[in-house]
Amino acid sequence: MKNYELVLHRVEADLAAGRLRVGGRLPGERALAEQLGISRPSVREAVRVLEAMGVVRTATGSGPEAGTVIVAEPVSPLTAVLRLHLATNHLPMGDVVETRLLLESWAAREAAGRELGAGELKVAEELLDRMDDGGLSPEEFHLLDAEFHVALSGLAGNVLIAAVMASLRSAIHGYVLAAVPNLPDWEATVVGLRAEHRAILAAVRGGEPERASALVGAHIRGFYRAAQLAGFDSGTAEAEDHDRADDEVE
Amino acid sequence: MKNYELVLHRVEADLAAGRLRVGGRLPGERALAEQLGISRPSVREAVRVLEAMGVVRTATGSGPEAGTVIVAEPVSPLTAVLRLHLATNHLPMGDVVETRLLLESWAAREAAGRELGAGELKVAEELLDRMDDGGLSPEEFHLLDAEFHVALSGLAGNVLIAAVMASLRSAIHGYVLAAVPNLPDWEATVVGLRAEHRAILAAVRGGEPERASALVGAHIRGFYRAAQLAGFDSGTAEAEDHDRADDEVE
DNA sequence: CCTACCCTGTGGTCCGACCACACAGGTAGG
DNA sequence: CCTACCTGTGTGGTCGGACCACAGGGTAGG
Repeated sequence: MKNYELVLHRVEADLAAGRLRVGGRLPGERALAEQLGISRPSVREAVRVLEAMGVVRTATGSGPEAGTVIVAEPVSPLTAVLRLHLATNHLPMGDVVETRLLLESWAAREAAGRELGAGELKVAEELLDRMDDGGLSPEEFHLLDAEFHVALSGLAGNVLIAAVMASLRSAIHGYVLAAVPNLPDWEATVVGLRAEHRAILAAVRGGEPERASALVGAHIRGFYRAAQLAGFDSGTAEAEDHDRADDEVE
Repeated sequence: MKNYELVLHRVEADLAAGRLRVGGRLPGERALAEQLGISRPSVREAVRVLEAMGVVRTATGSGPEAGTVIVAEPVSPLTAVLRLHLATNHLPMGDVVETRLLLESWAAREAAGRELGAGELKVAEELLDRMDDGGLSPEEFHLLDAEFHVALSGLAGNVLIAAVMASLRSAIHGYVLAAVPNLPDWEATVVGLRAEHRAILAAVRGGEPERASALVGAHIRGFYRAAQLAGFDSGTAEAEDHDRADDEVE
């Protein structure tokens, strides 16, 4: 058992037992080191891992905002994991797109079947309004696009799926942007995307689960096909010297 | 920009550019520190993060297995993230179960619609055979059960979804086990689960996507209902002083 | 009463050292 | 000649201590 794992287990146990709560603070690194009988560098390695996992946030100085604070931020670690494994080429882009398709079409169906509160759709609508601006660059447009899709997924009311969706979008942001030049006509694409977004939102608002789900599916498939991004008709960036069954379960 | 992030970006860039490949090795910590003009502790923090993300594996000694080698292991980091955020009570168990339901029923549908190779079903079948052993403890049985479900999800051919599934199962393993005493009759439950597993596998083998998907859905729902685990008819362990919309996007 | 300063505690970084480990190659023994 | 040992060397693992930058709060001075 490595020393820094002592800290991880300690923190997880304290969280599960309620001794640590979101918003609370971890003991100082020096104090933690002494409590566990290990050195400060070991504690720091553990804190780094917790930070990377989105469980704590560190800040220098003093006051309530400083120190090592417990947070609950699952999106950034998921994004980081996806990005890194995408970079290793052992995670085919096609699989990511397929996952996105599954999650989003489910979320749209679910959202359309729920009783949505007054302001819940407002965020998504405002995003669409902002996307009507003709002066947006592809990057700006796509950022709003991603936000809209994430917001839509959030309407299904499942924080895990919403977090995974947000991570997927962040992780593939760069790839999508790089594929924009593949589009035959950016302006025409934007016009189409706007209309599709409006239609999706209308189906969700109108309580048409199957229609919402189908529209989302077509919307996503259509874009990836137009951008010739990996996924549906061509191979992906995966290398040829290994197949996709190479990630062993621990 | 913190110093350890220099290492993270360096490694990600090297991976994306192909300068680092799975199976290769990172320079030694001392060498890396000198190359980037930072200290060894900073390098070590970065290596720890990469290790936690499943991108590298460290080992002492010498030889090809020692040192910091690049791997592609997305399951353990996803598991760790889920476990930790489950521990914070900001990730409702019900959402996890709902996600599992979505992914598994999709995977079963997809697997049943694919042309499966000769040995692909063999692993799952052997797991079922081993689960026929009457002397298994609840924990042993559930481990095999989880393996079966993960193997089944793997048949859909999407490494990301398979990894997420494996992570979900690992993360909730403890919770499921703790719920076993809630079952009215363990022996009867086991008999039922065995039959359901066989039926699911038969539907997959027989190429009946909708049937396979429906069976998986019923199988999962049934178990969680019987074990009275969070999810479908009762609230979860989430606290009352916050709703589920509290994870802000970064 | 208000303001400016300094004290204190936090994480961020670094250095240098030592340990445990595992392989490689030399070396002594058969 | 072959085998077994055994020491050398490079790896990560750990440690203690030191200094820095930062931010807040208490305090002395106006």
